[in-house]
Amino acid sequence: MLASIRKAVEELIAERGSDAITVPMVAERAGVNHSSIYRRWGDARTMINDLATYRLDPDRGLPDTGDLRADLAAWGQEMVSHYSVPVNAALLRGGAAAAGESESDCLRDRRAEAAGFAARPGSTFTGDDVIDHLVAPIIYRAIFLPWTLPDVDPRVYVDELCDRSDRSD
Amino acid sequence: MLASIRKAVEELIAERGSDAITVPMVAERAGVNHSSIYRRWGDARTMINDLATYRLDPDRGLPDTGDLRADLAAWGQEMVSHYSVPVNAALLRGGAAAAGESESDCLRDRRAEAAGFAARPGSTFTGDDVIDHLVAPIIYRAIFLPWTLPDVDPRVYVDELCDRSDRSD
DNA sequence: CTCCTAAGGCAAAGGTGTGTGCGTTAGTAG
DNA sequence: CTACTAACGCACACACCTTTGCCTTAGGAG
Repeated sequence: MLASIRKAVEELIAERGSDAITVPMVAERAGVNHSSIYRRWGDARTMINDLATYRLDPDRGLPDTGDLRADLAAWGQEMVSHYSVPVNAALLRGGAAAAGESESDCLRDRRAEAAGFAARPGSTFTGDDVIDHLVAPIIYRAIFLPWTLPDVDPRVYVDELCDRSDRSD
Repeated sequence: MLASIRKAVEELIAERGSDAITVPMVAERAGVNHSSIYRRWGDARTMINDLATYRLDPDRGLPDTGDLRADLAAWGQEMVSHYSVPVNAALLRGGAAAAGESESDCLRDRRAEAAGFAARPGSTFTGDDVIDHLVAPIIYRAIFLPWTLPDVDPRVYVDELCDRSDRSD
């Protein structure tokens, strides 16, 4: 039951994006009555956000081996792998559409984590530098060029982030 | 008439995003009958995309002074200025939501232009490098951190793009 | 075994967006 | 001045999503 609904939501998100989903659509594909879904979640957006445990867990712990470059690369690779799954990429696009003035966007956790890396000993960069040089290229590709994402090697970005002449004060 | 509709669409896009817009909404705010809108455009998405002369014109011509760095910086600054306007940023988010497998995304022109810069004499980078180091940070901020966009100085990105040790073969 | 509760299916009602036929008006050509 | 065309408003019909009341069923407690 719940499994069939989850499957239907995943399929529809991957097919049509997270915005073009309606409750009756999910209900029909899952083989359940739409009233069951309305009772359980109230509306489509709530349902999607609830079934979307796909988001990276903010409490998952970050790599910390003492090797800053390796840790950053592992962190980047985690993002690449995560958004290589079509459902997660579609969900990210939904988050992009909802982003705006407020900072309640789906990537706030990533920004905090970037700042955390920048605060480690041996860092020659700021949190914003991590965003610009490591997060942005990955997210950009995940949203607009998803088929190029598996080819990304975060280590290249990390090396460029660490080795760049630090003219930016 | 058309001006009032355009104004209504811009306001609503800035307020609620490009996805939560319906024809009756626009009609009421513009003080016109919804049937006029349906006749003119057919549906909301077509209307928005048509009124979106907001998109950077692909035929606008690119800066070409012979100074590659200056040209790239001017090109980047053009994007920054463009997406500093809330309506254009909201439209970009709408495009992000619609992006996916197909390459019919709203940034394809930008990708082609990036490749154009990479093909100029004196270039030490590829089109993808331009995307990763110049376009991605700007677009990322435009979508998720719009309030940081006016602080961006594309020249910093351009310098880092050109000066990086070209380990990426 | 009986009762109770939770969950789901069914069906009807209400609300909203969408689409279209018809009359009216404005602007223009003859 | 008249005739024609194009654009707009009005009103209605349609379709879809949303919500709710009622019934049936499944599972556990007494």
